[in-house]
Amino acid sequence: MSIEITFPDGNKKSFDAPPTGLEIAQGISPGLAKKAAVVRVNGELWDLSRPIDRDARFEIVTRDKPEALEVIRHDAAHVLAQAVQELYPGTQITFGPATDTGFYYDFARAEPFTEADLEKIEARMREIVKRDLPIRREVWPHDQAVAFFEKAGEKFKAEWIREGLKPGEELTIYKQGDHWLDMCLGPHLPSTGKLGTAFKLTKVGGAYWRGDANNAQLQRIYGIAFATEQELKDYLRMLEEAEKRDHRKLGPQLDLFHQQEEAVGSVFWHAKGYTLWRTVENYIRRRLDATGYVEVKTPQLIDRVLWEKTGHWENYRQNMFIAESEDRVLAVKPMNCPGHVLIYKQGIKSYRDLPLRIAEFGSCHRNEPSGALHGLMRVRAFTQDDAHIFCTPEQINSETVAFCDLLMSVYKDFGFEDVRVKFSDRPPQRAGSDEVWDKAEGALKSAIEAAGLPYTMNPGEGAFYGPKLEFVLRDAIGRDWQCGTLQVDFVLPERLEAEYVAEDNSRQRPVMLHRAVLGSLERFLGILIEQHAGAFPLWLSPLQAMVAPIVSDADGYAGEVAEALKAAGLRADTDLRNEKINYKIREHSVHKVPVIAVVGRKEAEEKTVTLRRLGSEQQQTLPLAEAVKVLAAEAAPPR
RNA sequence: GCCGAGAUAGCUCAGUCGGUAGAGCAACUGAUUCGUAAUCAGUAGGUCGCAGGUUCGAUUCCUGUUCUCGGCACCA
Repeated sequence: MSIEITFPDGNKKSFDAPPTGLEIAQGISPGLAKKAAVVRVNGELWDLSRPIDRDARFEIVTRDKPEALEVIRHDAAHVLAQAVQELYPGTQITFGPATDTGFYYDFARAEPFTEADLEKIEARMREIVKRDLPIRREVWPHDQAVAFFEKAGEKFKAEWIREGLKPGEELTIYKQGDHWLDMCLGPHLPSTGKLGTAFKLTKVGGAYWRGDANNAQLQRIYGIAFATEQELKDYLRMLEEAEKRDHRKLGPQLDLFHQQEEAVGSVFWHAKGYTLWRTVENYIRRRLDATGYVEVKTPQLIDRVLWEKTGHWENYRQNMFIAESEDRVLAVKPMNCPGHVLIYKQGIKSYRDLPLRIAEFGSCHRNEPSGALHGLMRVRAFTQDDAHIFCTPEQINSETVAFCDLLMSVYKDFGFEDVRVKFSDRPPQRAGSDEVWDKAEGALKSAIEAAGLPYTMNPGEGAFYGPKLEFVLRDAIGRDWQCGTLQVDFVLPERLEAEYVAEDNSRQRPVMLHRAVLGSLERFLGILIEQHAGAFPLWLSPLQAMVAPIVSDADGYAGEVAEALKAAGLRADTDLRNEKINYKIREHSVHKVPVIAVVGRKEAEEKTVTLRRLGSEQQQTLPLAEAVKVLAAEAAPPR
């Protein structure tokens, strides 16, 4: 039988017997064969050593390609598993995929792995790489695989095959050397030596079998892996950089906020941090004022009866804070929507009133699981830049487009240009009929298309009352943060019986769009701190200019300068301490003050100031009036 | 919530094989008036997370607990 191979450039070659990818590569050039990681056969990634038993489109995937990197990482997971089983006999293997930066593998073992174990395991991995064990693919029948893993004491693997695969189905086994194997879809590199050395084990953690908290707890070992040493180094440097920017460190260091045991999951905002907060809040308020929103404030405590109507009592009771008073059970509001519906329902609404955009800087409380709390990023008390747009079904499109415009422009003002959109559709547990969901998903889909933003699907991740768009922004060092959201809700207006009078005098249900740009103020400020590493742009900086005299003779003039800056709307202060100018410069630089205005005898005489910007050693001497004008213009918040 | 690790001065950390703790920085006081990233000297600061237990004696050993950190699960 003859096999015809078609190369990407259209050339064809015939073989008498099924050739392997490696043989074809060698036929082209030994150098190429060396660089090859896997091959693409009719669009599918195959092992280099797998005989190609059919006519096929064929392409060699070299080590430097993204698809190859995933194979490298997956190989690393298998080498990790082998190393662990060699070092710790009796440990059961489960699964270990590639991740965005490396790999992990989940193990079942009574003893916990320690940090010290990681070093040993990593050393053994390097040894296995050095052994350069051939990796071979085999196809096994279902029952043979079950029998094998059961005999080997691999209960998790056996269970997976028994319950996850059909009896007739063949499955693939990858052998690493003669003594170790794992069930795997592949593909893999031809031998462990091809993995290279650019990997590192990073942490141990818990994980649940099949990702379900009701199942056995496994131990997950994480690693990072790259195609080259340089990429590994770069990534480690990025991690270091991220650690330096950690808002949980910078927050207290820069005197922005702190957290403590007596108010777990809540934030004590200090004067500087709250200045940052107000700057952000006021900016958003101006943007909302300019785009047709009204701002309201709703009660913190609302009777459980309301939450029963909305469905929150049923769905989220265990995460709500409860208060009791005079035989009433009240819930601290976990969200603002019902309150906004109650405001909407005051008075009869006409179609002429729609769309009605009700906004609130809504303070909410949710009793998040203790293990979920994380600095400002996940708290129990937070404030959303929330709004609900009550509109007709026809208005969903235009409102979505307007919201996307607003959101993108706000993100840009904060220095985020790279924004991705995810579309989350119906979750397994939900309110409302399939018909309503069809309608809501359809409306949202056509709306986001009208907005012209590309999006990816996030199946089953919608809210219980409706599908949602999630807006994810990428920060300065490449991390992603979900912030904004837009959710279509046909359910809540129904449950709380909101209505409007249509043109034909009939009573209709409005659609409710839940939307937030920043998400939670707390979280967004945390992201801002990390984005800027605490060195905020001038308009956001809590303290914008520090006036530092060189000699005490200039103290009086320093006061004048600070007053002039404050009169122009800048946040300025003086540092009149009897310290050397070097000391003051250092201290205010460490505290990330964007502008230090130095005044000495010369400036006091000439009525000038010498400005020094954070991150630059350059000095600029300007007449006071001009300096004030320049700084005031620069410090103005975006409109 | 689950698995694992941790908690010593405001911060970063050292230390005590059981005999109530130490450094640097910060703070405070004094001297220094010095032109762009740390002036010098001195002082003060800790029921060693909290509660029990063992012990003549516990910051140290044991138990429980709270919180933090790393994962997982959760995230209206």
